[in-house]
Amino acid sequence: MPVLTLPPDQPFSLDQTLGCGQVFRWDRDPDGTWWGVVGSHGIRIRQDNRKLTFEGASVQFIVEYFSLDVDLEPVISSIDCDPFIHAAIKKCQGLRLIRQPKWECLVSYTIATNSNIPTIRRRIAAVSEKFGQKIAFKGKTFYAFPDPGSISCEEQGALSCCKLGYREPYVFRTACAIPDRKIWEDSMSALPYEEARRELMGLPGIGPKVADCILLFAFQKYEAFPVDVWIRRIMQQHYLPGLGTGSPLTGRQYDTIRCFAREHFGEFCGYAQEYLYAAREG
DNA sequence: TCCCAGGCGACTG
DNA sequence: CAGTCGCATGGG
Repeated sequence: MPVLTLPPDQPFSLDQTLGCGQVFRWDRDPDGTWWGVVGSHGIRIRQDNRKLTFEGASVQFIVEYFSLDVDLEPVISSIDCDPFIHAAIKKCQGLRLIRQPKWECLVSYTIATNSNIPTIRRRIAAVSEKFGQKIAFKGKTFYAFPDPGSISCEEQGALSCCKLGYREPYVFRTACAIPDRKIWEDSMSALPYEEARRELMGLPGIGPKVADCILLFAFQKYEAFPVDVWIRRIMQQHYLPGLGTGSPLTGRQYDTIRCFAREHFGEFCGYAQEYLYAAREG
């Protein structure tokens, strides 16, 4: 069984990283072992202090997926610029942003709108079971997340069993708009943040918030700062009290928060966002 | 039963 | 343009 020993100067918490809500396809055993599916891999992994023990993927795959090649200390130092974020960082020590599969991340956050995390997890599992390839691993059954063609080649109604609600046509139309996953991923990866953002927002069901999630979680655009209802609440209470706590977030308010965060936390404000989100109350 | 959730697009003024 | 509202679904 492959073992990876983390250097003492590289903070990492498997529980924080997999449990903070950035990914939806991992489950934790009571004994601390995590089971998940990434791409075509079923993976089992656990952490004992500085030691990671895993099966189902290579060392290189694990290092890249969990961003263990990122020197986290300078990133944390750069965002650690006020008492509130400081407390969040302390509470969630070892949290790293995962490098998520891009197409799966796009669909996941498209069907996450106006939903809670248990519901999102159920929807993604349903899409995978319906359209994805079966993976047998250690006596368990997983399903790979389907490529766009596996969805667009079906009738649109095939998605209805996944209970995506009004998001169903968004997923189907986006799958049709991206005939080749790899070509799309490579061309998007080549774009800078603002351009990639405009590109994503041209797809159905992808607005500012979903685009920022995809850019942060799948394209490593650390200057992205997704603003959901939780982040909005935190930013209003602790950073922008003048914004007013009125109901739905307008586009202008979104940009105010996003630009403030970019200025205040700096080029890795996306990391700050994830610590704030993970440390949220409720 | 009600309000809420990792919001968006269509529709107004 | 900027603000308002309907939306499917499930959790608490």
